[in-house]
Amino acid sequence: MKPTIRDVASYANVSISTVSRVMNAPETVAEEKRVKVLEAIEALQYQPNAFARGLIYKKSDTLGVMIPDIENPYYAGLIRGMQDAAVVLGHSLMICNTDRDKERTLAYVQSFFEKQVDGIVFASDSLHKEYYEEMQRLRLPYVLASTNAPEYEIPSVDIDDEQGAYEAVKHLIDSGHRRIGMICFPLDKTISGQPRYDGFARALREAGLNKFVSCVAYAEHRFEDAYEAASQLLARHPELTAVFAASDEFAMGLISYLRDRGRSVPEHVSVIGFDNIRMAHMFIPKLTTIEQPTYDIGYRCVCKLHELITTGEVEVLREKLPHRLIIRESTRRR
Amino acid sequence: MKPTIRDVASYANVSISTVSRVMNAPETVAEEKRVKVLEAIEALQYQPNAFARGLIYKKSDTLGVMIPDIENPYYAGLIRGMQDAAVVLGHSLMICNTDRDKERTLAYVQSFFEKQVDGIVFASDSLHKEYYEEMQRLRLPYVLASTNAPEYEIPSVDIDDEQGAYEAVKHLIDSGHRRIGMICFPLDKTISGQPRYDGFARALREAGLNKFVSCVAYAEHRFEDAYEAASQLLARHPELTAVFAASDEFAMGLISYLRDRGRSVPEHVSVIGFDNIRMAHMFIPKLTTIEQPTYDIGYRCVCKLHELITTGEVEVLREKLPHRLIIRESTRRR
DNA sequence: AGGTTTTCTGAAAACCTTTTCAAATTACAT
DNA sequence: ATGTAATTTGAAAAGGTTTTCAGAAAACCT
Repeated sequence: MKPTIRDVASYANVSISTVSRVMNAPETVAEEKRVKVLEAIEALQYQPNAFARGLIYKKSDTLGVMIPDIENPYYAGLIRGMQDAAVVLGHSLMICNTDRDKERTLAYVQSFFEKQVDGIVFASDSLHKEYYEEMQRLRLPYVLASTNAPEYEIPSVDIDDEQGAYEAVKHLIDSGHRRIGMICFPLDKTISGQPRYDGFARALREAGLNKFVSCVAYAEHRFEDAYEAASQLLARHPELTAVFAASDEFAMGLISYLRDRGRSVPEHVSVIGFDNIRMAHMFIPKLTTIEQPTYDIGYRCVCKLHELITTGEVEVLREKLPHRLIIRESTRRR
Repeated sequence: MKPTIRDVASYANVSISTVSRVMNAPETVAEEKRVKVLEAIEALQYQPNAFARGLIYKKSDTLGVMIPDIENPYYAGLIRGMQDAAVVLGHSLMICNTDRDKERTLAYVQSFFEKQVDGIVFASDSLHKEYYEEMQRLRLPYVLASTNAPEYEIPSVDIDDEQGAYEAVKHLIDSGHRRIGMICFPLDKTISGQPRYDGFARALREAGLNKFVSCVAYAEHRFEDAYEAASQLLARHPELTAVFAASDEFAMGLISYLRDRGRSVPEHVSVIGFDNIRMAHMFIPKLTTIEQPTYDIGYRCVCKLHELITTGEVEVLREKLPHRLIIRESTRRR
């Protein structure tokens, strides 16, 4: 049986209060007893029971994390950043994979609540009304990572997607391209959908390329969807010399499609992605893309959640981190 | 303040014992009171406190998971499998990223222990002596995923790496290749190191290709290491027509190197990988590889840990799951 | 030495549940 | 109606810790 504070106390011939004090406020106990207790702890390999402490402190030092699709490499950096922040702030992370399924997400929230997590971070997925209402009901602190909620006052950290998309397309235009298409997320995706399309359209309009704002094909999240979308886009608009893919995975699907049709990148078509996932520089050709600071987003959003938990509020509600254009091999001057 | 069982009891005009019974053994309480209690629970949105229950049941229904490198896509499938198994068995997962750092790993073990996890799964990383001893000391149940411990009696689930590697190289030989090299993990990696090399060597010897068993370059885990290793291997052995890469990421590093040297795959050199990570079929060329059933490994190892926790032992100690050769585009007949 | 602070210590309450045990109530049999 | 068995209920203990409070011991001052 695991030793308890009682065992330590009797081993050291003191009361349990003294043992507790040695661990939580050592300066208040006399030198002599303190070393006896320390010895007893060492001898018995005592470790305090987290349930008992949780009962008193009413917190678990654990944070719940909702990941929409753990297989998507985009989340790797995010998780790593969260981990590191969690370590320095003394939290543990409980990660779960929602598959973007509402019921499943709600079930996890429920489970997190019962396990008394101190807070939750929702990554990437839109904050659906159901989620919002459930979180209100449970009164659990939470933040949004890599997404935000325009309609509610929820702390979030992400990038300026509209501006990022704008810069991506601007890069294409500055490189001499005029006939530009896009592979886009469904517009109801709060973050990756509408804003990235808006950035695309703004860059085109600014350059007087209005007729191309409708050169868009839609894909859900995965490589295969993008491959399919690419086939539709190129069938409708064979004249395109450049395409903005709303994610690196889309870019890879697109490039694979082009390759299968005997057209090469960047010789025939320039492709720019979004995210800069790790694979972006391993792919052939290496992907030109907009880098999201995923590590920092993860790191910051855990800090923010911590802030929310400890102080009850956050300094800045919607935090935007800087993105960056990375020029590699999948785009070229025309 | 969160409602407690007391609040429910007084709301329903019964004792707390009755409320508890309604939740844990409803058939023992009279219909009439039962509905009153249920109404009270609903009205107050009561949820039992996991700390208090943990104190009594001495378990948290939480499993700790050690992942060496969360950014490595290999682990994505593994985690997904674990998640799914955890859900059906009523567990939650606490995932952490060890960076293969011993101190960090030990610190996490410590933290898991304090949080009273019911068991731990170590993924992939070798079970170092320090880990083994610490786990003995803490007397926590644990299993190994995608690795095993030849020297200790620890439950594990993985594949037959030696045989997988053998089949990979056999495929190269059967396709007419004779001059075959390998990019290998350091041999002290219990699983990905020595056994995959042994499979490589066995296939070569069996085909009378003894002189090539030393055509090996070593890389740590990442793409960049493999790129570097490729340059060494090809510098020493420019005559190679095929290479067995001990992981898909190695294969990608190797192919990138070849591409940068103007040699293409599979036209000039055939490359076979190992793992079948998701990226393997997105890469250009699509990777021929040995598929590891990562999802199943994850799933099974959580089941196994559950078995170990509940019964105190496991049916089969070292479980091997089937692998499979997947032929795609990175290899061709010679 | 006597009184007053200060330092140190232990008993007990609190945190929230489950479960045992005994008491109270009901149902049943004669 | 009476005794017995079965059902239902609540009081209290247990689980392991932190913390308050009061008392004991030590230190200080005059």
